[in-house]
Amino acid sequence: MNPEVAAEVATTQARGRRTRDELVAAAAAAYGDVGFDGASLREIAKRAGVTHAGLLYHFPNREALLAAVLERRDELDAERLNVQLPPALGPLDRLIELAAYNEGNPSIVELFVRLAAEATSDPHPARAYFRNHYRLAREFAASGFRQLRDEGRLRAGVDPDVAAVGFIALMDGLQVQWLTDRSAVDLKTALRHYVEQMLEKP
Amino acid sequence: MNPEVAAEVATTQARGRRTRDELVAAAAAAYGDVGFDGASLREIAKRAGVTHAGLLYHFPNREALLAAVLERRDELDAERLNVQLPPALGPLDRLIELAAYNEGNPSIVELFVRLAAEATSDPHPARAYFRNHYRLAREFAASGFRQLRDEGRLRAGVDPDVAAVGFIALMDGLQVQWLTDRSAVDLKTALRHYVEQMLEKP
DNA sequence: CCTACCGATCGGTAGG
DNA sequence: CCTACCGATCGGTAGG
Repeated sequence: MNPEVAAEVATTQARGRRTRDELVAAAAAAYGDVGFDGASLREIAKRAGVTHAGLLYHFPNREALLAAVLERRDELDAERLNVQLPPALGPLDRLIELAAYNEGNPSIVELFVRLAAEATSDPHPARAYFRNHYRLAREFAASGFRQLRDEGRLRAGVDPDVAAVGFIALMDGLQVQWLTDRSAVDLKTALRHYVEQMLEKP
Repeated sequence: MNPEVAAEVATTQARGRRTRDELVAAAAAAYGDVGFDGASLREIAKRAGVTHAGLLYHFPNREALLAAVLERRDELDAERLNVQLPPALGPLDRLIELAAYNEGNPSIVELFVRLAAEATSDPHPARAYFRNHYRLAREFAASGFRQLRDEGRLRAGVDPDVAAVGFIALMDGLQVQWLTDRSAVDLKTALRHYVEQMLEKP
């Protein structure tokens, strides 16, 4: 292959990757607006500037696109949780900061709330993803409560694992109420209030 | 109208009411399985033993059926919360008992989780219902925390309104995790743990 | 990547 | 309540 042809292949592949990324972003936005069940390939493709057959050139079927969206979301979450926050912050503070960040991005919150609800049905393609996601989230929160216990700050009678299940559930449930009525709920206040009540006074 | 004709009309109306009730129950079950967006009139009608055009004889359109389902759910909830429990129980204990009861009826939990998530999108026909539902639920829980405060049992620094938002959010979030992985969550334990941490030791 | 198509299914209506 | 139909939309495929 001569250099000119090689360069042409490279730019063609780069354009392909860009289209693929745009399709993933468009799908995430569409799932957030109307859910996975409600978002058609035609609607997603139109948002990315291609036909729905063009979408299926990049992803073999509907489920493969969903898998790519969830993968991308995990990448972004990991970046936000581990990289973009001060290293001194504990797990619980990191989760609270993530919730506060999401308050500025309702479409991300909608994406997660809608997909999690749809995935509770048995044969849903995202069910395994969410089971694993919740397991990891609970473990992350539990590590935060264990850390507090080891520092002698946890209130007597508080079980780190039960408190962790509650913390993750609280995040989810607050998001639903917040989406339904933005003025009725303040995510950060409610999450901090929860953590404070799990602590020994001072 | 002679007596025989009157009796005939009465039984015809009774059969109509029975079919209507069966359609509402079938719709509730279908929404629980696949959500409002996923449940077709043909599927709901088949579960009730009529055609989808027969369904539309009883309900003018798709939204009217949804409204009837939500109305019926409120009736059943009110009955369970106010009638079927010991009169001495406070609001929070009543809500915990309701959650425990629902553990035996996953389809009811799915109905609520799926519809609440779908209704977060702006023009959804159930959006107003859920905004009002959450408002009432928060007020009911807040009355429970205020009651505890008046008895001198609430922990210093606990805000009854913030605690109430958290309690309702916790119920919802626990249900999502529980539906996703039944073995990972115990609703009653988590809810009791939450209320206990809002109390002064003894 | 597109045009053009497939069978299937949707909510709703006409007419009885 | 049903039969029979309507226009619209769906996910996916053929062929280029």
